[in-house]
Amino acid sequence: MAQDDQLPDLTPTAWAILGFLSLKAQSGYEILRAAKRSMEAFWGISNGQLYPQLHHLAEQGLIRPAGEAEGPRSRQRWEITDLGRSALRAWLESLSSPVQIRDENLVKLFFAGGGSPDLVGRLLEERKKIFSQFEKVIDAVLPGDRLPEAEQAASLGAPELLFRYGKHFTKSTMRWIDQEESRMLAALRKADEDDKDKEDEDDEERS
Amino acid sequence: MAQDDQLPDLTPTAWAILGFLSLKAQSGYEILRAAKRSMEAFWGISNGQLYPQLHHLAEQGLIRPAGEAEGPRSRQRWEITDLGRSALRAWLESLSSPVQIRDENLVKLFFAGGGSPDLVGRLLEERKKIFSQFEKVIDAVLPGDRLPEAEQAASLGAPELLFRYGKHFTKSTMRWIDQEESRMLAALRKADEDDKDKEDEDDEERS
DNA sequence: CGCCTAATATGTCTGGCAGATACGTACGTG
DNA sequence: CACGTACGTATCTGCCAGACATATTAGGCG
Repeated sequence: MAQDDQLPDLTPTAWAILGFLSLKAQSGYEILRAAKRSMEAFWGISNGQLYPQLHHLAEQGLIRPAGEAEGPRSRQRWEITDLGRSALRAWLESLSSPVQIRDENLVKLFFAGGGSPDLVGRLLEERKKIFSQFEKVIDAVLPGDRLPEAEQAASLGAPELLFRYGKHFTKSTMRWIDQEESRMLAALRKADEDDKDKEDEDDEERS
Repeated sequence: MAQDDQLPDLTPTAWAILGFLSLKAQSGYEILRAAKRSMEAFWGISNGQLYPQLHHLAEQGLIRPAGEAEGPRSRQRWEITDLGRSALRAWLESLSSPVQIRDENLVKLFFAGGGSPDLVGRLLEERKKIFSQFEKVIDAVLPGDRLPEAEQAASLGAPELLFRYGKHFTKSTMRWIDQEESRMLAALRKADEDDKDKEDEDDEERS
């Protein structure tokens, strides 16, 4: 990618928030819901980050309040400024931070080597559950290709791309789990045969 | 997975540290290197976390100093206690936290929809670079299947499993990128044809 | 109509965590 | 012997998620 046109020093989360405001003026809560729906799987936004970052973006002049706390509840809508829009464009061209993964299940698999094959099997089962859950999150992204078309129009093209990546990713992981399970079964079968070779015959029926 | 046998409330990072000490008694620095070599891609351990967590684990009685700050430099070796070993076993059976991903490149792809197809193309190129880098990290895990055999013996089985997952994961992502690039090319070709249909003929050579 | 619950909406607080920085020791090489 | 590099422990700053704290309001129900 290209270089920083002295783009403001924001956190990726702040850029994402700015991105959502570039689609349409909206409140923090709406951003939260949109982020949860569309990109929770690859970049979570928590309210603990959202509200401080909104004020920070406003301080930088990248967004501004749209109307004074209108609406029924005390909700505050925000809109992106021209400055914000050009900063966002510059960010899109800048280098991305490396992908980070935190996968406790894999850590366990790493240390399960010394334990029983049973344990590894249970961990692979858990992994299957984790990723079928993950897939549900992905599927919720386009809950039938029919969002309220106002929002639909605003964010076309790329969301489908993310959706396809999510599907690709989960399917691929599921495939890997199956492979590892077969590999384990094969190893166990082989160990069994070796046992039989050694014992030659001993008992032929058990439980 | 099973339930918590009232296992101590530690962070996954602390459990990972305990895991490394279950393989062999070693110093913080050695853990750091081992973690970097073997599981950096899926669970990073930073020195900012390591040293406080070591002392925390010692307070809980899960590890203890092995000898008094021996060695040439002021390095302190640690060893796991019986309590630590049984806690570790319980952790391996406990539920894992969901997989977390932080992928700024994907966030950009999400918002690049409104921009030019060029931008999307550049982001996919960047993604390719990110994952070929990622693959290098993975390949460094087993730098030729010949580690100093003392360490080798201690952690057999599972590291290879992680290695295979890493390879599977990167290859799968690369494949997705290629698919998206072809998809884009196809869409552009189609748009070109549509243009030609509309203009029918206009100019046939341009810069 | 009044009660309750759930969704809306904005915020704060705590603690996990990475990366930078600091400090100091030992080793190899020119 | 000077310098750079690897070893080794530790702290500080800021990002971040998740829990918690408050209001407000819409809708269901008796």
